[in-house]
Amino acid sequence: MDNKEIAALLNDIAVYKELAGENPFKARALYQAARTIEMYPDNLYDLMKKDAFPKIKGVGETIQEIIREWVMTGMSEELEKLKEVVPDGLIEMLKLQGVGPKKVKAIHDKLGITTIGELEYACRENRLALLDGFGVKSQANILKSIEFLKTNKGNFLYYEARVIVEGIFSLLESNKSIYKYTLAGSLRRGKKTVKDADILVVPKEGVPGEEAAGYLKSLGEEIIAAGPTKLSCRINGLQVDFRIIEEKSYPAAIQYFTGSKVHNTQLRGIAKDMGLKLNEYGLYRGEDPLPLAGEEDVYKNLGLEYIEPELREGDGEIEAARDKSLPDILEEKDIRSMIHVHSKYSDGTCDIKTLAEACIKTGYSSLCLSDHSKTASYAGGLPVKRLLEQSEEIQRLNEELKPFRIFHGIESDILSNGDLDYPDDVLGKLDFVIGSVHFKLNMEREEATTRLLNAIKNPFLTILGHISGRLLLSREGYKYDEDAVFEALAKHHVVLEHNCNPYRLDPDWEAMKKAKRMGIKISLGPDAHDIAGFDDMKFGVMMARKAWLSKNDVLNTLSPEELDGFFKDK
DNA sequence: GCCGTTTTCGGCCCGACTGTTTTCAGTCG
Repeated sequence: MDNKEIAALLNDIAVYKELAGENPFKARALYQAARTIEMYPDNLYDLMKKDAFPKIKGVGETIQEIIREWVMTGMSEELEKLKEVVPDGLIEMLKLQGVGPKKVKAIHDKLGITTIGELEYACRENRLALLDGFGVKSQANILKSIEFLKTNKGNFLYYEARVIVEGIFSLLESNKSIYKYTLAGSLRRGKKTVKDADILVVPKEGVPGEEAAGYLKSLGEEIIAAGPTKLSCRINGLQVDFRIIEEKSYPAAIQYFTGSKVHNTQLRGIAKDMGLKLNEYGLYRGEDPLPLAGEEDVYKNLGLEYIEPELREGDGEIEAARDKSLPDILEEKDIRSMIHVHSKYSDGTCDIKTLAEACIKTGYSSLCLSDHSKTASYAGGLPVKRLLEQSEEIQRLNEELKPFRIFHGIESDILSNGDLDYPDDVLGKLDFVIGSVHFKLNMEREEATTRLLNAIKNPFLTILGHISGRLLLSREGYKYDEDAVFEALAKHHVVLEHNCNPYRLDPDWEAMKKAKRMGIKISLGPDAHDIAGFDDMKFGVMMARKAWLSKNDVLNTLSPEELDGFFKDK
């Protein structure tokens, strides 16, 4: 059990309390406590078991008691009681646009509705419109939102949303009423999936805001909300929130609309403590705005180091910025090796030389090639004979392409029992081994954990590949005991891969951040099957930045000589 | 539900927009 699970419990209780109509500040306190506990460095489950629960700001007697009960008995009476009053279906209803706890409660209390399905039916029968506080418009909006939720759950992959946004930018570029525009929100922070895109727009001098707003409105296939400074619409299915701002409030606005909400809340709290007020228009002492040349000045004026957008998740970055202890986070230019690439030998589309030359052209100094192993027959996995042929070709190329270096590895299937896919004498001939689970993805947590632990114990394993097997928004990964697996990685000096494919981005940045704390090295793996796949490295760098990783934490930043040493030491 | 040396009770971040209302509550970010 880990802190994440305790946090999830407190979050659940908070949601149920909101829906039960309790004092919203109680729910807020629980949310706050959940967040603090999630980022707490030590395992609070174990500490509670030992009756050594530490003093944590925001976690008082009542919440400690909830945790104690849950740790000792595996349940929470508080939550059970709430569940009796609040049906599960109501939680789902909160996902509907324009529907919050108060409205859900009204829908439930007055119409006896407990699921989204029933709500949809009630809307079609026009019963919602007759309810106090609701009307024809809210009924129509709720129906629309149910429809939307049913089709794509309202989520987009980071890169899908980026493609839509780039399309919008090319339109804004050529519009005469717009002076500048920029990306904010969760996309700027580099979240792996997003619900919307936030775009700031500054109209040209002398152009009234309404004119720019009118143009932006014409881009939407559906308008969700439209005012003089804010426009929400749907473009190619993605919700896009435009904010029309004046140039003078740009520094405060870009900070404000980049978020996250939690980050901004903390920031405004600091401003308040200093006798200042922070909003999207500026930083004020009384009525007087402090001069801000850029976003950096917002932080500077609050006594903080500049915080990169990827770090603004309310996960300790503000405390670190105050102590001047923020890490020097990874940049794309730090990457020197392309690790986890497939060639024509298995299911890639390029020959090895083409891949190597593309790496050289990009400025990389080495390529770590890893085709599929023999069990992955569907992907052209290599029998031993082919593997040895490949080895010869790589030796030839290494002579030819000096000082560039190709390392010969394999992406070995991790078999059901945790064994790797070749005997030791074959594995021993390779420079490195990535172990990945490709089949039997539906194991129970315990079995999956044992499988991973066995693989990690194998002295030939260098890197553990796409750890959970998940595909974002389409396939949930299998569950495993993260603490146990990470402890084993640290103990056996096995590198944890962050798979950079935008459909995977596996594991999450939160897990990588924890891995770093435990002394585990991270390898960014584009899992490329052609040269275009090299581009996915940028998603990995983005996630590494979110995880607070520095150059020293990432295998891909090593020179060929250093990598050679690293593989040999293993 | 939590917190505090200006507080042990009364606050808890802030503003825009919508829809249902005759002045504002609820939602959102």
